[in-house]
Amino acid sequence: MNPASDGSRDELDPLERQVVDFFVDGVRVLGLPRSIGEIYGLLFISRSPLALDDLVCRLDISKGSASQGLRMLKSLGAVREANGNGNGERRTYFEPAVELKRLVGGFIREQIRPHLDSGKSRIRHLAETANAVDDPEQRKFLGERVERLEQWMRSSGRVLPILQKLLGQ
Amino acid sequence: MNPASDGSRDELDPLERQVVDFFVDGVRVLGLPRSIGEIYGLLFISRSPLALDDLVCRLDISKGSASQGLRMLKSLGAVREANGNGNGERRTYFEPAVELKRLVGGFIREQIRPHLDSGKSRIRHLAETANAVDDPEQRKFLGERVERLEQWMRSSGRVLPILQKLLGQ
DNA sequence: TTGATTGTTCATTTTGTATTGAACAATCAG
DNA sequence: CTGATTGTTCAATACAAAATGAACAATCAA
Repeated sequence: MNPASDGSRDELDPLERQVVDFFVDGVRVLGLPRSIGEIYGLLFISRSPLALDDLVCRLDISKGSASQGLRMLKSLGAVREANGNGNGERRTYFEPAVELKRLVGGFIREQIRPHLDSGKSRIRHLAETANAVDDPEQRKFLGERVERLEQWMRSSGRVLPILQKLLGQ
Repeated sequence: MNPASDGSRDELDPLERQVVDFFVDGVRVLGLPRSIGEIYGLLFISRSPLALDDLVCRLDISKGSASQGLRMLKSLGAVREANGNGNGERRTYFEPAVELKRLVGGFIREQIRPHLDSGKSRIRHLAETANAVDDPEQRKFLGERVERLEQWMRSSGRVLPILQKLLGQ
């Protein structure tokens, strides 16, 4: 059972701590909040699925953080509900998705694509503004820059699916 | 000349504003500070190189921000000193690097590689800890997870150079 | 229905990081 | 040398984003 008498604050053992810290660092690079790394990390190193309350106790985070963190991880496709334990249990348990392809795919879909798309529309607007400039020299220069941005966008758009494919194995 | 009477607060015109905002948004996705996007954006849309003081006035940011921002952009290979204007000028002017390949290369070198490397060494440490676990079942599970992390690292290491090459054009 | 359990929402608080700005080089002219 | 110009550093501050936690659903049992 839980070694803590009050049921909360069931601390991580050193190995779990290492793994959680590894993921905390990992998600920071991706610009995601620390709690996301903590939650995914603990799920990753746990042999059986965990429920929200487990995360709250083991990681010593609030229910709010755990709830929001799980929601984001679900939207990223990084965790899924475990279907195995249906013996009269009401709460839902989660397990991690461990295929890199899936993780990268979710990140691209949720975090990269939307920005790329909004970027493209901003550039379209920019192109119009640049075209309305009077001075021909200046207009030419701006046209070149806008064209450069469009190049960047095309390259990025081409590269993402390849990235995803390459990370599949 | 400068339309502002006191020499400071030389505001951006609407097109410059659009471009700067575009890059501010862009660098946020990359987890870089806003000022980096502002500085690079203004350089990107300026026909001639700008000095530190120009950035301070036009963007209305502090000298400290401009100095640190330029340093980071230099380390990323995203700006370079303009050599053209050596007519008795003491201050240094900067121009943007506009080749996507170079920008991505710098970002990978400065921001991604270091994390990948530290990640690899963390995993090595993790593997030792996992191997010291008594319970054979548990040790086997941990070994699988560690192996998974090593897979991820290998995939990432393989993909970065390809990414760089593909973005070259 | 009431009470117990599980999970969500969101206004407030906390925390981490970027920005500021004043003090400090460094370099040059006269 | 002094004074002017350009740029850097870093402790203090401001700000944005994350975490909290209490109030609020939602679901089920008895």
